[in-house]
Amino acid sequence: MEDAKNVTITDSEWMVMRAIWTMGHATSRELIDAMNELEGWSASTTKTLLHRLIQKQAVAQHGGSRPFTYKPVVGEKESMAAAADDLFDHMCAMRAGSTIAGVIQSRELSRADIANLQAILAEKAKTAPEEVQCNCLPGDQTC
Amino acid sequence: MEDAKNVTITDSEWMVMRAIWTMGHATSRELIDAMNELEGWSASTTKTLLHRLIQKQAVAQHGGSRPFTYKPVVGEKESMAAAADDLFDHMCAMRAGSTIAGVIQSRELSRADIANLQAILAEKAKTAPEEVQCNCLPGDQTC
DNA sequence: TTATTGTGACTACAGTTGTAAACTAATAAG
DNA sequence: CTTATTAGTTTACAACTGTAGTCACAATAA
Repeated sequence: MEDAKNVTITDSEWMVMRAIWTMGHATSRELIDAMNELEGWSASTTKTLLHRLIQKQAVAQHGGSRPFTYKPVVGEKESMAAAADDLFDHMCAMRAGSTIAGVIQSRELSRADIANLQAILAEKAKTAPEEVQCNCLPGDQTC
Repeated sequence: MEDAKNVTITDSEWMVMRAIWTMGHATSRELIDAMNELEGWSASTTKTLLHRLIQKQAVAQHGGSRPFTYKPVVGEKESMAAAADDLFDHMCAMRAGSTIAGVIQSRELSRADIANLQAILAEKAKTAPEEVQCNCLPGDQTC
């Protein structure tokens, strides 16, 4: 099967993806306008980004006739999860907890989000280890 | 005052920072060896990265004589928080909750970490809004 | 004091990213 | 049909990254 996953979406591309995800599907005109308003980008810039996203198979062109429609191929949730995992993979495992704490504190979360997180944590508490090891260097250290 | 903050640390540089943070301070030899073992990098690569980190003022050279000692200028916690914030800033605010949920599920957390997160959530629940708005496009949408 | 070596500084170079102009092909207007 | 307009494709180009070689100088051994 084709491997449409696993491609890195850059920061600017991410902006375009957000628009496409939110709109569900869009024409290049709609995207160009949105990106111009949001980021002040020229039409060319949005076109280029859209193109790169198509090459990366993060977005697909639909409708045979000329004003094509663009739709996301990769899901927003999955992409965000991948990006977040990628970030935490580069950090010391020992520090993940406090980093997550910081994120939670600085973000707006709905009641439902919070309830969900609480449920997950309650479950996770059952099997949580006393300590998490630092994995920054070969050999056990504590950073 | 000098602005030592606010510089972007790239992925490879991050690896070096992790080593320095964990060691507390290190000579280039120690770092070169660690990076060689961890990532298989040549000595030159580590030297270059170290240099770039010095230029970015993320690391400082200490001790006047030749085998210098390198120490972190930016803290690990702050850097991680900045990186995480940066990531979430590029995502739809509406999706932050589920992304955090994914991260929590996929990471190892200590009992203390979990207790801390629970405390933060309990506090946050008091003032949590019913809904978080999507901030991907101008004008309210729901993505 | 000179030869050797470890360490730091400078140079290199291809690939990626951000940003956009120019060109071409399709469609709509006259 | 010819022209003007729009949408899509190619090309551009500087800055940044990942990766590493080479050069110069300080420290040490002979």
